[in-house]
Amino acid sequence: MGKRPTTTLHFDARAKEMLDDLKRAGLKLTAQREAIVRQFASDVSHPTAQELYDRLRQEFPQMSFATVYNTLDALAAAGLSGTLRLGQAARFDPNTEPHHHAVCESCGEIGDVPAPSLAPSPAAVKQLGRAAPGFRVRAVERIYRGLCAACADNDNDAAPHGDIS
Amino acid sequence: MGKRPTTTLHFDARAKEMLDDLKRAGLKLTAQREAIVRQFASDVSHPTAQELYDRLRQEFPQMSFATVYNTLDALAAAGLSGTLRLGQAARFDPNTEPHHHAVCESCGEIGDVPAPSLAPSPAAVKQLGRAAPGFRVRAVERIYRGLCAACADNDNDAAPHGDIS
DNA sequence: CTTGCAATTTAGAATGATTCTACTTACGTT
DNA sequence: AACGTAAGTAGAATCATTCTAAATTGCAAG
Repeated sequence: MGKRPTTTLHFDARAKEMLDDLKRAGLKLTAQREAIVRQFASDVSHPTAQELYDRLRQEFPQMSFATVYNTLDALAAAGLSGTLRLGQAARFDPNTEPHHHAVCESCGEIGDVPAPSLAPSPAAVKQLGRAAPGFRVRAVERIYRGLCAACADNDNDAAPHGDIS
Repeated sequence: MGKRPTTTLHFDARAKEMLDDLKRAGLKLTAQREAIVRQFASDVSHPTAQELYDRLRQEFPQMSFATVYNTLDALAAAGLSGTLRLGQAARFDPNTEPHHHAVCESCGEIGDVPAPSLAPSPAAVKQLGRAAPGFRVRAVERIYRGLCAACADNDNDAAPHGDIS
């Protein structure tokens, strides 16, 4: 009943990195943090704290909600997690590569869209300069809103050649 | 003690438009809605529901919080208000022209950045196509993160020529 | 102009997200 | 092994939002 080869057999490398980085940042290595980081490190679904907690609770029934928040805060402070605000609940993102997000307006699915950089383009800086003179841009975040492939297909099925009434 | 010439003397034209649009959408014209719309229509500060409520309560102590939400929902449904998610609380935006937002990471100020359109650029579509094939983009929302002019100035004052230690 | 009803408002309860508190536990150093 | 302190725990507190049931009212019809 020790390590169980359930989901990620090979002990996710990214999780190890994160734990090392936390340690390097002067934080203590605890069983809870290890569990949270393992659960989070390769999660592509942009989970909420609640979602992570629910999954974790199955393995560690004694884990506190506050610990999940504290650990996610620590990860964010260490630059190991990003935060997404789309609804009331914050969503966490272990992807530290520069990227944007695509949100399906039908099913809510959130996808990562890799970007070479979040630095503002010259054109963007120009436009900003007109609207907010003196504003010093650090990064530009984008949200692509639309329909994911699956939902777009459903739409087509429902109305293959325009509206049928 | 009827109409008081306090803030907006001339009975904001945008407010009238909004009320007309609500009526046109089949909604009833109530005193509360008029009050809320007047308060909201030309508000450039991206207020939260709480902030609007607090201001409205001074004039209309009997107004319910739920009414503020209901009215903002109605405005949003009618396309007369946008919603911004930057923190836990939703922020409402009466500006219906296509625009992005610039957020100061120091003081939290939010500015509008007019844009010709929210339609995705060909380059963006291409990038998206690689990351999420089949995704049908409708609009691209941008958040410029950085320092507003005032906060950038303060930074300069604090460390005029690099760090002094 | 009155009547009636459905839409709206209201106060407060309920729900969900997040933070805080006071106390206990245990990591990592000596 | 002992200690100091960071971290964990349960649960209360707080903020944002939605819901509910009852009272009110805009406005369409007569």
